Amino acid sequence: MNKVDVPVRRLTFGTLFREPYSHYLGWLYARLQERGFPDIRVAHSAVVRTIDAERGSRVTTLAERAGMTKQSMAYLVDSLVELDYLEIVSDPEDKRAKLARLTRRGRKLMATAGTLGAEYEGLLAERIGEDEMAELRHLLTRVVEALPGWTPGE
Amino acid sequence: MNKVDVPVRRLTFGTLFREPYSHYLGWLYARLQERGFPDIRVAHSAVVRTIDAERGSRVTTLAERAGMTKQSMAYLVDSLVELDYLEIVSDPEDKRAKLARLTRRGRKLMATAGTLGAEYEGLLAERIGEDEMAELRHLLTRVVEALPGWTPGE
DNA sequence: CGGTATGGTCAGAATGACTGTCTAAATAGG
DNA sequence: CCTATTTAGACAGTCATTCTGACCATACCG
Repeated sequence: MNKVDVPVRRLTFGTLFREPYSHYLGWLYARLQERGFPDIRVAHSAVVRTIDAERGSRVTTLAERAGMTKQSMAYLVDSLVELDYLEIVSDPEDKRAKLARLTRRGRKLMATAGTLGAEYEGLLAERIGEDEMAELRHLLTRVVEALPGWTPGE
Repeated sequence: MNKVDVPVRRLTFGTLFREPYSHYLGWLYARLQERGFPDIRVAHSAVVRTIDAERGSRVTTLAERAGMTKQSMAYLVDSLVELDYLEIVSDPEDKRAKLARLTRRGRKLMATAGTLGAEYEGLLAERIGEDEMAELRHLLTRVVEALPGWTPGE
């Protein structure tokens, strides 16, 4: 009954979560490179994922959302400013604060990333089937919704 | 129809892959810490995942399997030797080569990690249901099997 | 006003990955 | 047997990403 080359043993859960994610990351950043964003690295996604696309966001807010320190987030924001994806403006509501806001290039990046995500989903659907893909999306969504507050202290 | 607090918008595929994996990692390393392995870090898993548990493996082999350079793998192996999870012995089959082999403590780590993986799967099943869990495992296995050779040059 | 909280910066360190160079051992061809 | 090539690994240096700790400036509250 055993297939030729496919591993027969039960994969660990770590593998089942890690391999798809890591493959997705590799694919996405390779495509971004081809499409005019060669200087974007994986760590930058912590910013792009969490920023308010309209108003911009404070470094402190971004850090909280991404689950990292202000200093680390400030480092990432700095590098994205350097690369012309973000600009810093003063927050009208609080003179201590600054907002990191998407530039034109930053908005292009977000749009491209959105398109690529959908593209990847399509490619995966070709491989495992449309119905399976819908079911996978459904199950993973349930998993994500079930996660918060699970680990004590998270 | 919308639920109270749950995000209504369609989650991106990146999020659906990233969040479960990152939650799993956080949980696993917190449990490892409690169970007597406080010095193990995420990067070490590249070794533990790929090592031959009986014979031990060469650094070069580990690096290939984990998809990283020999130098990076050598760094990780070094630190695991320092922490008494690995020992270095000379390879009887090739006098240039050395084998990194699990110590008693290293084998305990692997056993604990295996148990914890199953434990996590159980906890997740409690949240989303046994049947859903089985289906999720099935679908993710299909995904993992569909991945290799997809990205050109991988 | 004075004290505390908040937003952000600076300095320094640790981790983990990379490239490049080098030695020593093994293997292949003559 | 001898040389040339390959292979396993070590050594040196760099870079990206994250952390801690110390700090400054502004804002808010009694």
